[in-house]
Amino acid sequence: MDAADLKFFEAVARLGNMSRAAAELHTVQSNVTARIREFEARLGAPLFVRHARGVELAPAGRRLLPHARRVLHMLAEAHRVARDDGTPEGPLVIGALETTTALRLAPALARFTAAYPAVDLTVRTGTTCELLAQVLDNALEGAFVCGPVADPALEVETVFREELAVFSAPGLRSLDALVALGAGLRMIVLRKGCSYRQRLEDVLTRRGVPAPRVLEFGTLEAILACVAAGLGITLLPRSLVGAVARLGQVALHPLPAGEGQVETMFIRRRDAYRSSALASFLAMLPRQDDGSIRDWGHEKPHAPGADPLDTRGRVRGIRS
Amino acid sequence: MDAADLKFFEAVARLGNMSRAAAELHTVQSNVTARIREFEARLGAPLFVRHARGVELAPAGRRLLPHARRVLHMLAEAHRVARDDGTPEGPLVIGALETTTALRLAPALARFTAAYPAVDLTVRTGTTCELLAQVLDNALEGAFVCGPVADPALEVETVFREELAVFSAPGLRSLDALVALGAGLRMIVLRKGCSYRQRLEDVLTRRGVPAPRVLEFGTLEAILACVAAGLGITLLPRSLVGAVARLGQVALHPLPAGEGQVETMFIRRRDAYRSSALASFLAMLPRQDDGSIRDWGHEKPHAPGADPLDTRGRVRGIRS
DNA sequence: TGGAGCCATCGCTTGGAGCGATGGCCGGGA
DNA sequence: TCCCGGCCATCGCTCCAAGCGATGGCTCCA
Repeated sequence: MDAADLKFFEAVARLGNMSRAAAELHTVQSNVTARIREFEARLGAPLFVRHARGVELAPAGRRLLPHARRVLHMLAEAHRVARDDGTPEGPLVIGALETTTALRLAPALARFTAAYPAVDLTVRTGTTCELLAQVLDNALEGAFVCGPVADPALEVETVFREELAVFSAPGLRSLDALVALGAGLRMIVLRKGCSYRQRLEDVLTRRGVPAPRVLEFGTLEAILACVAAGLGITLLPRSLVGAVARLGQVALHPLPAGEGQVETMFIRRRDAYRSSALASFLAMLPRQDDGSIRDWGHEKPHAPGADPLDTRGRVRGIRS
Repeated sequence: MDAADLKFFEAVARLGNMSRAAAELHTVQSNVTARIREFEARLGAPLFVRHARGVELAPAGRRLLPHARRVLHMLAEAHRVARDDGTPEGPLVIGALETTTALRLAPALARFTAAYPAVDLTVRTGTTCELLAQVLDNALEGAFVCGPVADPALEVETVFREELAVFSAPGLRSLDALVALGAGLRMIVLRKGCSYRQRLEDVLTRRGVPAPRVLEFGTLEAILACVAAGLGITLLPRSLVGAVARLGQVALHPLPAGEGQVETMFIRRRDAYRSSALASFLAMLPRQDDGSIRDWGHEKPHAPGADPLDTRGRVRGIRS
């Protein structure tokens, strides 16, 4: 049982084809065939069943595959661990919600890339569900997701608390006015699995409104544009209006304390290696050490009235 | 990064000496030296610092070692998984408390080895603490320990409930009489880390007796012999008297319900492979599906009066 | 029925793992 | 102080098996 054997095995299993695996492994087909057969002989069990259009996993191969993947991943990890002398460098791939990226990460990212140019940072956005799966699959070193998360394999740390608000066209003066629209409401969401979608449904349900129809857009800008145009409502972090351009064209309806709080957690696999690059990235995040939300994601939070959101709320007099 | 490299590395790190590692790996010293140097070159960091009396781990090596061990373990596991087609065979190494082995496992072991002769079963006995460490270290596939156990890396399942009792020389008629002895008491325990020891201390403390001195013996037989000889008292599962030979020579003092209950749990690493051998072993265990203890570990529990323990308790009239 | 797309097999080449011998270094004991 | 023992590094050599290219055989599908 050799690492190279497992690499050959994994490639063949994934591609279902020895010839293609040979190409991927930069070798020739006869070599792949020979090594797989040799491997099977040493193992004492066939890993593949051969047929005219390629190969298929045999029972033993099906059992082996997940273990092979884990071993290969851990080998790569061991390599990185040995090289990692504490100075952040190399690739760092993390995930985040679209809103978190826009709201909290953007300034940190700029500072981080400036401070650690040797790190190749990648931020992949997705829904909580997608990111969770990718972290568990070791495709991401960690991710910022919408809590709560309860998986014993994951280390979970609350890093931000957001206050959510319902966004609507400017003409609507209060949440109650929205509720009065009833079935005429439309929810505008970022993606299918977006965690805010369920939240919004809950908010409406609690107010006696049945789950409305859904519009889906790919970017926050598009969503806010549609909200401004009166196509529907959305639920987003309240402080987001400070970070996007649609200010003044949407109305914001805060939610009561219990309903509108959402926590952003950073999750990572407990058993995965915590690279120096990741450690330094997390160290650079702006933390909120108490539960209250004083900083709404802007650089100068203590100037009263400077927060466009706060002003807006008061001027319009919108309170739910 | 090859599995063979890691095996060489691990052996050298463990033995602190390339020549001895060469002997263990059935090769020559020059070969070990060359491969380690080659490995370091590929890695780009020195793994060892050489000195006159051998080698020592360098920082990179210290970081790599635990990962190397994990990878090597997982490789071996992958091998077993691929071979394991569902018919129990090969080595099965589990741990258990001495008392659990004597009391619960012995009959199951006999049946198991008869039913699955292809399995090489090893039962290592130790204290809860020792067994826990060995399970976490992957030295055991699982172990029967004294609960409660709270480690997120472990899967815990309650398999037996025992009723504990204090054992003393026959002359002592009740727990209160024992307590009256005060500082003259001696605890006889199986091993230093034995989980019953703390229990017994608690029992005595609650009755106002300070922690007495301790005698330690290697076998249950020796302990009961000493108890019979009046050297001291011990705390053991009540049903144990049915399984050992000292019957009639010791007095048994049951404990009140809250104090005398102890649960035996089977623990195993969540992330470890659950072999067919282990699965079939666990399936063969006599389960107690409700909390009450009807079966005291004997094969015919429902014959009243046939239980020597029960008889004994009544004849002697010992009740705490 | 022929061809495309597979995998298996064979003979050949060659890189590198492993071997044995030797050298150099260091520390402890005479 | 010197020598010896124990250790790692290096070198030249052998040889195995990984890898290559060519070929053959099989099974679908057009």
